This record gives sequence, structure tokens and C-alpha cells, in this order.
Amino acid sequence: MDPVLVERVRQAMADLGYRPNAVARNLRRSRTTLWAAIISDIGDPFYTAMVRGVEDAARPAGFSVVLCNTDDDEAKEGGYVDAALAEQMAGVIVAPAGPGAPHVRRLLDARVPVVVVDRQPPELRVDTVLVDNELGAQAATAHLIESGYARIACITGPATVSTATQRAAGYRAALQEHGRPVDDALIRHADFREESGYEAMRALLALAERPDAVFAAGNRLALGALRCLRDRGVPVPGEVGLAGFDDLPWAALIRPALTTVAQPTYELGRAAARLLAARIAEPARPPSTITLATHLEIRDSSVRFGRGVAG
Amino acid sequence: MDPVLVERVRQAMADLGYRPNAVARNLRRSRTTLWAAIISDIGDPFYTAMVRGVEDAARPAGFSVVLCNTDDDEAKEGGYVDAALAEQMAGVIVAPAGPGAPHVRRLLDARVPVVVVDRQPPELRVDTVLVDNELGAQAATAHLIESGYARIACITGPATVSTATQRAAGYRAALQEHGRPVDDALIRHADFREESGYEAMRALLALAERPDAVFAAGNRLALGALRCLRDRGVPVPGEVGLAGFDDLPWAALIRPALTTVAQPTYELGRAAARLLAARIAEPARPPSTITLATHLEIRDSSVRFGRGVAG
DNA sequence: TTGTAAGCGTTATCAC
DNA sequence: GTGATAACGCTTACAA
Repeated sequence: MDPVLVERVRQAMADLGYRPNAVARNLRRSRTTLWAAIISDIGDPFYTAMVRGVEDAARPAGFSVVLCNTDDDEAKEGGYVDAALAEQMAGVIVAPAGPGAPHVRRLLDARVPVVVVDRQPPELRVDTVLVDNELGAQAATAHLIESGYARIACITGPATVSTATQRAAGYRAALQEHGRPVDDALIRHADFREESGYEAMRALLALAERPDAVFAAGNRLALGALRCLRDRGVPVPGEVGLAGFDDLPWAALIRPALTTVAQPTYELGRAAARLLAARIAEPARPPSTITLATHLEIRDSSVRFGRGVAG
Repeated sequence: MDPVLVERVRQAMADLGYRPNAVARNLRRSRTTLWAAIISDIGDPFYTAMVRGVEDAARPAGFSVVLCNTDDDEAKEGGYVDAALAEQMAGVIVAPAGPGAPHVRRLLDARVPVVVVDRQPPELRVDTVLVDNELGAQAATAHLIESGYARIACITGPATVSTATQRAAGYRAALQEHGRPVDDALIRHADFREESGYEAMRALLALAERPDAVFAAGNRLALGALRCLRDRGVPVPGEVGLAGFDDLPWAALIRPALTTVAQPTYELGRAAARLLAARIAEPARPPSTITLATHLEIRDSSVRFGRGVAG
């Protein structure tokens, strides 16, 4: 193409203030450049980091991301899926609210490119990005065992959520691997909120044989448990050790600094975005599942003897 | 309308799987239902809470929100503004990255409904939602004075950012009001990052006459300053008192619990959304500025004598 | 190479 | 009321 002509056109565009209308273009081409990220809570650092990863991978590929908070409410999720369908969105990345994932199915039926993140949807042929919840939980529990704790409890999420059951499974596996008995009285299912962590910890402390360590399968659960231990004046990690799942930006700042299973949240988002871009480019490709490894971040709350970690 | 006919149509829609195409509708009506929220960092709790407020007010009004992270980079901001223009977005809520706000001007010139949040754009007739930075800073500084601290320093952001200068102004005002001298050596301009807070604190501690209290005009600045004080083994609040600006969800969990000027972030977002909806409905209405009050959250880090706050 | 026309799916309008 | 028709602004296919 003639570069001087190109320049003249450019100039004319600038002079006239011409802006191509993306809406008209989208209609004509019957495709758009918008993705929906349907997650439960943007206030949760886990999801903010993930969304950051999605965004950073989406932009170079020419896509923008609309954020949708469901608060784990299936009706809200349904509303956002409706919108994604109506707006002909190019793709959807979703952490399904409920166990059945009916709305994910709807998207699939409508041939909308979808990637599921964080939670394993049962029996769905769909691209998925997960972390290895079981292995992470196992590592955290094994660490508590090796730190010298004898009676280790587990506070996890609802039995209907895959992350909760997988983390509980990892906890059991670690106990068995070390030849420790699994006592069901020490396993508490709650929802993932901080208040539930507090409540579960309270119940555990009321036990005749109280635990001397807790693996909390969520960051807010761990925070709630910690607050309960503080309120009761139980020294952590001296009398009760604590490890959580899912790191917090400020986990090192609170006292005692919190041992956690850190998830590669940013990478999770990037992987999901790459998968989505690949599916859009090639709708017929077979669905794949990517599982990312976690990393145990050992801090003060789980180390009974020896010096604390500086921070 | 005939309710039985309505039902038949409904049924037909369901049978055929008909979904109205929002792209075509947008083209025909030449308006859309999408807002852009252009902010600096979704990882900052300030913005996440604000965005939550925007979203909660936008949805009932029929709008969805696209999030755009600029990382305070004007070029990125420009890119997102281009996109908002091309996609014919219904409106934009923006916390301008730089001092001149050229991209806000472009939106205004293109007659796109805009609301500016958090930062005061100079000489622009535009709807704006701010917090009272000066009064908030004044309250925090006055509190330090009244807690018995004598030499109070101030670590603030770049002189080009309105929030930084207004908070510094509030700091000065409090000193003057209490008949204290203002020593320019005790006022440090930095950027708002944690590392800068650390560095500024280090410099302040190296002074011949070191301060015995610090007002840090940003949450990450406060965190950096606190980390520096810890590293040097300076007891807080015993030897140096500390107050920050902008609360953190975990400010009460760190030790010492951090005194901060809490901003009504969620309300800020709601107010911005309401303003934007009003402007869309009535493009000719005169621009207004809403200023919201802050609230001083007194915790341990600024209380020299007396008991700490439980938490 | 340059130009023309059809059509994407709605909705607003106008004639019936 | 009901029904046909044009237009939103772009892309692309095809004709000249």
C-alpha cells in the first residue's frame, strides 16, 4: 500500500474525527471482542489476582473483559449468562456458583466458548483450569504433622463444592500417609465465610479432646479460626497450630504470620484466558483441563518450636 | 395486551430458542448498556470496593460495567478511552492517571457521559465524586497531636496528584491550628507505592531531629513506613506513632493495628454511578461535584498511652 | 484496481 | 391496531 496515501487517509480521519463504530462492525461480522468473567466476589484477593491474569492475557489478543460478581448466587449467575448470550460475547470465563453448573451448560449449548476456573464441574466437556487442591491440602497437613502436632483438625467448605471436598481429601491423605487415625469429629464442613471459621473453631475447642492444630481450607476460614483462638486466649502456634489454604497479600503482616497454601492465582487467570482464546480460534478442539501446582508458604502460625519467620 | 397471546409468544420464543441480539439493538438504537470503569488497580481494595458500589448501582439501572486497569499509565488509559469510544459505551467512570486528564477531555469532546472519581481534574466541567481529603488528613494529624506526639512528619504522594497535595494541606492545617510549626524537612513526597513509604520512613529516621509520629497519606505508604519501623526495631506506637490514609480490610489484624482515615469507598462508587445515570438521562444538566466525608478509625498504632484496641 | 450493493437483526415510522 | 419498510454503520463479495 502506498504509505503517502495511508498518511492522507489517517489525516482525513483525524480531521473529520472519524471513529469506526465497533457496534456496527460486531453486528456485521457477528462476533465481538468482549469476554465475561463471572466470579463470585471481586473483593476476594483470589479473584482479583485471577482477573488481572485474565485481563493481561486478553488484551494482547484483542479482547476486553467485563467483570460479573455473583456472590455465589445462582440466580445472579443466570442473569449474567443471559447478558453474555444477548450481547453475543466472544467468550466466558466462569467460576460456577453451584454444584450442578446449569448455566455453564446453557452456554455450552449455545456454542459460546467457555472456560471454567477454580471449581470442577461434574460431567461437563469443557475447558477447565484448576489448582491441585488435594496435593496442596496434603502438603499443609503433612507440614503440621511434621511440626509435631498430634491432633489435627480440618475446617473446610460445603460438601457440594469441589474445592472443599478435594482439600478435605488431601487432609485425610496426609494423615493416612503418616499412619495417623482420621477422626471424623475433627472434620468440620462450613461455608467459606470468616464467621463460619470462627464458629467451627469454637466447636472444635469445646471438644473433650481438643485438637492441637487446624488446617483451614480457605483464607477466610483461617482468619475466622485465628480470631476465635485469639478471643479465647489460646496461643498460636504454641498451643494450637494453624495453616490456611489460599494466600492473602497481608498473610505475612498479621500476627502470628499465617502459614498458607498459596495458589498461582495470576497464572490461573492467564491459563484460562489462553484456553479461551484457543477455543475461540478453534471451536472444535477437544476440551482440556489444566491443573496448576500450589506452593506451601510456611510462616509463624504453624511452627511450634524454633524461631518465627521475620516479616 | 392479550395475556394468552403473550404466553403463546413466550412459548414460541422458548421453543425456537430465540434470543434478542443486543448488538443489533444497540446499533439500531445507537446506544448501549455498557459502562467503562477506568481505574488504576483492581488489586487495590479502595478500587475494588468502589467498583462494587458502581456495579450495585449500575445493574438496577440496566447497565453493566467493564473494568479497565491503567496502572496509572496514561497510554493505557488512552487505549481504554479509545475502546470506550469505539464501542459506543453508554458512559465512563474514570480515576484519571495523570494530572492533565487529556483523555477525560476527549471523552467530554465526544459527548460521552463521564464521571471523574477520587482525583480532582483541574479546570474541567465534569461530574466529580471526591472524598474530603483535606479534612480527613487534618483529623488524623490532629489526633496524633492530641495523642501527645510532638514532631509529626508527613509522607505523601506526588505533588501532581490532587489527593496527595490535599492530604498534605490537611496535615499542615492541623499543625497550624494547634499552633505547631510546619517543618518542610518533615514533609516527604513520594509515589504511593509501599516501597516509597519504606524509603521515606528510612530518610525520616536518619534526620538529626527525628520525628516521633508520621502521617502517611496512603495505605501502602503506611504499610511501607510500618515495615521500616519494624525492621529498625522502633516500637510503634511507643516511640513513633503512625496514622495512615485509606483503610484496609485487614488494618485491624496487623500488629500494631493501624489507625487510618477510612474512606467511604463503596458509597463513592454508588454516588458516581448515580451521577452517571443522571447525566445519561439528561445530558444537558449542569455538572456537579459530590464530596464525601471520611471517618477516622483509631486503632493501636497512634495511641501512645492507654490500652490497645482489641481485635 | 475501484466501485457498488447486499445484509447483519433490530426498531421506528408510516401507511393502511 | 397491524403490517410492511427503511435505516443504524459497517464488511465483504462480486461486478465493472
